[in-house]
Amino acid sequence: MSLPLSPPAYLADLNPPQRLAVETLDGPVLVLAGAGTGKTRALTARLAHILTLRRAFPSQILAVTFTNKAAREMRQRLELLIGSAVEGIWLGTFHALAARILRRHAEAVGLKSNFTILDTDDQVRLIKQLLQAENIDDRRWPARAVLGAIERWKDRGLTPDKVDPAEAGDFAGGRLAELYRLYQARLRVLNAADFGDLLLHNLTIFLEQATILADYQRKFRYLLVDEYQDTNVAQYLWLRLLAQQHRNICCVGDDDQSIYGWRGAEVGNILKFEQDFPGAVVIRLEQNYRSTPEILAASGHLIAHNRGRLGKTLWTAGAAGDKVKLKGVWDSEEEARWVADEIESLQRRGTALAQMAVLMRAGFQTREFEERFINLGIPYRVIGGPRFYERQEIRDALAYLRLVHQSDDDLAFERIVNVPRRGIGTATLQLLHGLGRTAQVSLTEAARRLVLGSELKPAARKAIGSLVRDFDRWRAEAGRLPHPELAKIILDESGYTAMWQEDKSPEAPGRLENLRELVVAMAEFDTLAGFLDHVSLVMDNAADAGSDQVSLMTLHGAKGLEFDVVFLPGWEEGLFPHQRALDESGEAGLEEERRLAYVGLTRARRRAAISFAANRRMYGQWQSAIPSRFIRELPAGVIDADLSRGMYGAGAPAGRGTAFDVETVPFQGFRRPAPDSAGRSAPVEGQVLRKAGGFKPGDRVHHEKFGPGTIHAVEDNKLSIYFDQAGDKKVMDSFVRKA
DNA sequence: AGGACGGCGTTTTTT
DNA sequence: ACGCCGTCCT
Repeated sequence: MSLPLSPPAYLADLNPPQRLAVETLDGPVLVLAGAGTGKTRALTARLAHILTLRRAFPSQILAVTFTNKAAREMRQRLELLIGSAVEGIWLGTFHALAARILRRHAEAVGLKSNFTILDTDDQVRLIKQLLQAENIDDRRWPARAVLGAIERWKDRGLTPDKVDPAEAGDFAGGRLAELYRLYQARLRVLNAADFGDLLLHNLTIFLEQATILADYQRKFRYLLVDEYQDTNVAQYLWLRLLAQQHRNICCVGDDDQSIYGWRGAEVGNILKFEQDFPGAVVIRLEQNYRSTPEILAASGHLIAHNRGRLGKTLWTAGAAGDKVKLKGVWDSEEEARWVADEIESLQRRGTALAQMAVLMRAGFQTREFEERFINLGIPYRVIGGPRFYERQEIRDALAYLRLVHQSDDDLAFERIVNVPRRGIGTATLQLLHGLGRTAQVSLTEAARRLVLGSELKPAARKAIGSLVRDFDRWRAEAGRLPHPELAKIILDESGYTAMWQEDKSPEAPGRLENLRELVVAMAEFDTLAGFLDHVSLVMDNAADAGSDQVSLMTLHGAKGLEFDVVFLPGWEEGLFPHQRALDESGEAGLEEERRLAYVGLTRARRRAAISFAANRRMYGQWQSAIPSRFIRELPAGVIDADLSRGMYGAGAPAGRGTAFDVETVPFQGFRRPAPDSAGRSAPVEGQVLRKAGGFKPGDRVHHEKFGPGTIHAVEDNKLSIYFDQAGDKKVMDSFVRKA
């Protein structure tokens, strides 16, 4: 095939670095894509380029994302670029792709191909059972915490045999690692895998079965990874193994937007990309197409206070806009009132509600905004509620289907054995468990055997017997009937539908509606297995777009989104940065909080408004608060501060008093935050407040050798500067000039 | 089997 | 302050 004379459409309108990111096909490439720099565009163009040049068949391309939403978007945009041929690409989330591989080689890790993928609820229940069996007090050592530890190990690619038992400390009497081993053993018996296992089992297979690994290494000529800064160690190892043969791996990410360290993400992966993949080309996308210069300046200066960044300086060709608003208020109620008023005023001036968002640190903050919005009749939506498949009735229905599909799934069995009520109580269940354990069989099989014996009371025996027969019948029908049909039959014959029909509670009709929806959703899948995989791995909140509503969500939830107007409430010490982040992770925690602030600010296209309250209700009590240190890290020049109402005046509690003097530049006038609960003063303090030689934190400077950078701390005449290219250095003030 | 009561935790969340 | 979960009692 000959190339067209003019560049193909997908290359048109790309800026030079974007184009480089598209056309640098050979070898490892790291694309550092700042917020709003056209990352997805470059990424999809790159895929289109590979396909157009016929460098690989679609089936030889692996494109990995974190969320289903991102995967969907990439697929759609790729279809727009090249029309068809998107079919064979291995495009999906880490977990979906790993599951696909694992289904093919399940036996290599002792699973059957139809293994069940457990969700968090199942995991917790399983661990509770283990704790009980091991006589470990699950109030002192909550199942959630055990699960958390196990997940962190899995994030790091550690199977039970690789765990250092000492690492667990004296948690659960030093038996945490043992619990991990037991948990894994139990999963195998249940023919089940949790999310972490999908990756972890892949690693085991790759490392133990050289030929399988070699097949995939040969197969995947091009790898593409989105949001690389969010990868954990297991994902990193997975990618590295797969990329070894062709070495054409392109990772896209932004170290400044790494906000998932607490769930195992390793910023280190992106920071050390060049060491991990020698000869890597690093491309920076720095031209921002989203935000005003003011928003970029504010966010850029803020993030410059982090150390160990790869360094990027976003710029825009766009015209100046409004300054970033900064509003101090007396309490969180006034904050909600102010935000609501601003929203109404903006709406009157023509901004759609759907183009406005309130982004907060923690979920509980939404309440006051909701109350206010309801009062004023401002339509809003809260993003990040419970999901469809987390609802009780959906999980019950799925348990029936899971059990039909995979009879070893004891968790599903337990869930529905007495739902609807069949008179099967704890005593019967104990018998089942006992037999299951001694005979090493599943609960389904134990039930089958118990019905033949005489240990059961007649009533229980009848109930169990009929349930066993029902499942046998459903399993037989599974092969013959279309599965939506099968689902309907199961829900009817089991009495599950009837159970909700007879239920008088106000939720019952909605639940029945959800069940109908579930059956409809099934029709889109060829097989029951395909549907179950979809539910576990792919199904997510369908964003009900369309109506004009303000979005309320957490900062985490806002990543990847953009709005014309963004409100950022609650910028107070203790809330943001959150005290627990500081307590648990110290300086690293603070930096992740700062990145969160950066993510929040960079969501805004036209306007951003930061607010903080002097008083906030927390845990039912009014607590006084002081402005977040992040506020002082904003550059005064692009901030429009409205602190005039004196909320830190007369009404403020003695001792904290007037926390700043409105006559001075507010972010430098603040007193240092009070020591935290551990009695420590926040480390950034002192440094930031001191000034020397006319230099102050936040200043942009230029160094002969290191180039441009941003001062983050000043000590006498020694400056700590984050250089855009060279990273963090301490230099004497005489070696730099103001940029 | 279902309600009442007490105790605890209360940052962020995807798959 | 509040809500959720688990237990215990009727």
